[in-house]
Amino acid sequence: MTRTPPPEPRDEIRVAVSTVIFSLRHDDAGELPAVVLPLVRRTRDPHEGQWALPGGWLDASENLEAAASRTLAETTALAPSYLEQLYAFGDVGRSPARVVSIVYWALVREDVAATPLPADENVAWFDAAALPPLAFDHELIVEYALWRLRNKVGYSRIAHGLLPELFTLAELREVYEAIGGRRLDPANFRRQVDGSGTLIPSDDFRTGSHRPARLYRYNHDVELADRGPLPR
Amino acid sequence: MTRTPPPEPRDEIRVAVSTVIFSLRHDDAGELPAVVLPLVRRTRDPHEGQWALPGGWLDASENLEAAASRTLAETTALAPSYLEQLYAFGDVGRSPARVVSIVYWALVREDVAATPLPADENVAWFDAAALPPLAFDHELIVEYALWRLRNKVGYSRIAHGLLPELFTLAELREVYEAIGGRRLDPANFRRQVDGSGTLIPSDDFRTGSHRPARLYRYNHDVELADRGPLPR
DNA sequence: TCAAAAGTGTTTATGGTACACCCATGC
DNA sequence: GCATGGGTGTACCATAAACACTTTTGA
Repeated sequence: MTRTPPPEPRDEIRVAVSTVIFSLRHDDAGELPAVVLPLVRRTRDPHEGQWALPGGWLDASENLEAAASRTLAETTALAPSYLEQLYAFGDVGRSPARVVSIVYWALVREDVAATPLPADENVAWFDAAALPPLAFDHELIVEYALWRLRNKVGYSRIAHGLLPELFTLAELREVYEAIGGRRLDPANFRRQVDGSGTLIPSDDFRTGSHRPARLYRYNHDVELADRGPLPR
Repeated sequence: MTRTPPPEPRDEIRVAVSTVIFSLRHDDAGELPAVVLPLVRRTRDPHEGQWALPGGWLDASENLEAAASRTLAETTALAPSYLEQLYAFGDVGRSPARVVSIVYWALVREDVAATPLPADENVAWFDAAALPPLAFDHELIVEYALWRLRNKVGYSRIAHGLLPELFTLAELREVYEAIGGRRLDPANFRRQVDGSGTLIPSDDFRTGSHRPARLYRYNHDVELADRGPLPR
């Protein structure tokens, strides 16, 4: 890209793509759902046996985002509802070989995440608040992705990426509460979201407990927040 | 980084590092300063003769940020007062060869930027609002970097990266005005910044015109906003 | 003494938060 | 009926914007 001659292939800088995938899991009724993410167990050195982020090598003929989707599908069989580049990690010492990892982060709806993972003991969901030791610098990466998730949910409307097509305001609020780690006032939450024009009320209601709650869908007309410089 | 075998070097994905460097330039007195950035003219194909962002190939033995600093110094002899990773660009078609560019963005103080560039007709400063056609996808990159600059100046305290050690509130305000593209109320600006605790008043004043203005310095105790997941 | 920039005070609008209250349904 | 979550109304508080005003210098 510049005026110096290109490096010979023997420089051996390799490019990998990994993804931090977030979803929610309701375990204890009455409690806030937990933020969970899938990890894969490494079956070879380095760090054999340790848990790591799903990912793989970048193929010379595919774009970065395509590589993230592909490796994510190969290792976890998941299709994300939101995918955004997180950061490029390339410190010299982060792996025995010189690897630059382009890391993405993604959201998966809870009902999608609930479908069983591949019959593979080497893929599993973990509570983001109780992760095992991770390979490479993946703990740092997950920590940063969590920071970004919490940050972005504050100023954008990505929370619906964790919900099905139709959802109640209480369910949407629960997503914000789970990510933010604190309860929100239902009254104020309602006003804020329907003042923002991001939700379209449907004519259906969720019944089953007490007063039925109106179901909403996300208004795709309002632009999702910044997903990077790429054309959308 | 994963369970598939590493690719052979003949895959030929190369990693470059480029930097979008911002500074300010006062041209017309009374007018807002312009946002300017240095470009280098390409001396070889592809895109020979076109202007491009300063950068170079990533060396196998250096970190990404170090490579950004190095290539930036080699091509422009500039030392930035702020440096942060912007985005990884890696689309297949963005260059004849497969190149993944880790792009950084940087701030340079105006007095530093005023020192003459290397005696090289192939490096020059341009007004960000009137750029020539750029090589590769560098126009997209600059556009995104400008968006990030404007965004970040709104919620962080990086503006001082464009100013010398001591500066008046009017000078600091001018930075915000130049980046934001609109005038700000001096009274409200004053209250906002000294309410934030980011400035330390000095005992010196800038004289020369009318009533002298107190000089301030930046308070390095208050943490700069997010520069990424790396330890600082 | 006047122009111009530094710096202060005050009013108003706005958005978030807390919380009291009513509504509709399952049990 | 009554408990519970859905949904509305309203007062309060902090912050931002607008702008009148005073202070201090150079010319």
